[in-house]
Amino acid sequence: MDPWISSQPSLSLDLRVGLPPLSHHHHQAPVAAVAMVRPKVLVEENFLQPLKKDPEVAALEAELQRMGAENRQLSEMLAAVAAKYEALQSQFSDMVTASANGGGGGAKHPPPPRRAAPSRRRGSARARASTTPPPRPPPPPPPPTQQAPHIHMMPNGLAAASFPDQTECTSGEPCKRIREECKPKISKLYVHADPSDLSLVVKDGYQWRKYGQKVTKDNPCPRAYFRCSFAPACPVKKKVQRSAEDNTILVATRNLAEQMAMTLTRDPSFKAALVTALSGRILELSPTKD
DNA sequence: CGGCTTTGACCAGCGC
DNA sequence: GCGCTGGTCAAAGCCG
Repeated sequence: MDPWISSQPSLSLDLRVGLPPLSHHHHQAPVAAVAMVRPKVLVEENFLQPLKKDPEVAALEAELQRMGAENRQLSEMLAAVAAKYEALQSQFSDMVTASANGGGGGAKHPPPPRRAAPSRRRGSARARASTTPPPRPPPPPPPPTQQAPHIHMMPNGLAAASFPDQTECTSGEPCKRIREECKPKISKLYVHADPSDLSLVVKDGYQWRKYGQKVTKDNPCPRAYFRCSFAPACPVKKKVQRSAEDNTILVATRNLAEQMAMTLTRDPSFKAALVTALSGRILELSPTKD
């Protein structure tokens, strides 16, 4: 709930856009619900009523009220989605745990990574690419805490597994390269897909541009390479390949995506810019706009 | 016309 | 050093 809106004096004009009625006729409504929904400061509304309002002000107040109601509705929807998400995540974690403990109790997905060791990855700098500046290095990842993947459900029904340590960084192994390869935070996404659909497109909400496809040794299905097309300098990439065990499952390996998202959401200036852009867009789309 | 996909070529890391 | 392999480039073609 937007604290700014809730802190505003009551501007209730009894607009009920997309909301259930505020139960002025509360013959069946539970008392507690009525107490929660009914605005507290109706006196102020009466106080404002005798004033001759500027039509423009009235329109703005109406718009504000409408947006407040919409905000409330969206908040309720968000809460419901979040609750459902938590339940699904818990259920999925239980399934994964049971599958890992039981040693193949029939659960078919998500399949385990074929190899614990990472693919051979070389440095991003290419001799040929000397004309263009290299992408900014990723921010330092959090210290590795566990080897097991952290699997979580996505709101759109996808299953994701984060691998804080994609490589076997055993303690005491004096391998600088291995430590280098431990740096990128890679997450895996398992998507159920129609086997007849030959495209390797995973609708995960991001904007990708395919830049390559390759048949790899360990999988007869080709692997597609995507990079983020949201911004030209965005370093986020992903690989998508059908699972060798179950070709109805697409495995998307995403590099830096979560990190970038986290970095952005923690950036106050980004938040401010986002709020500005969104509020401007909302006003732009407002039906009461002249 | 701009953005995207396709696809063969190229490059570099790694194992032998 | 050589071959294999994964990752990337870039030209060509397609599409809205």
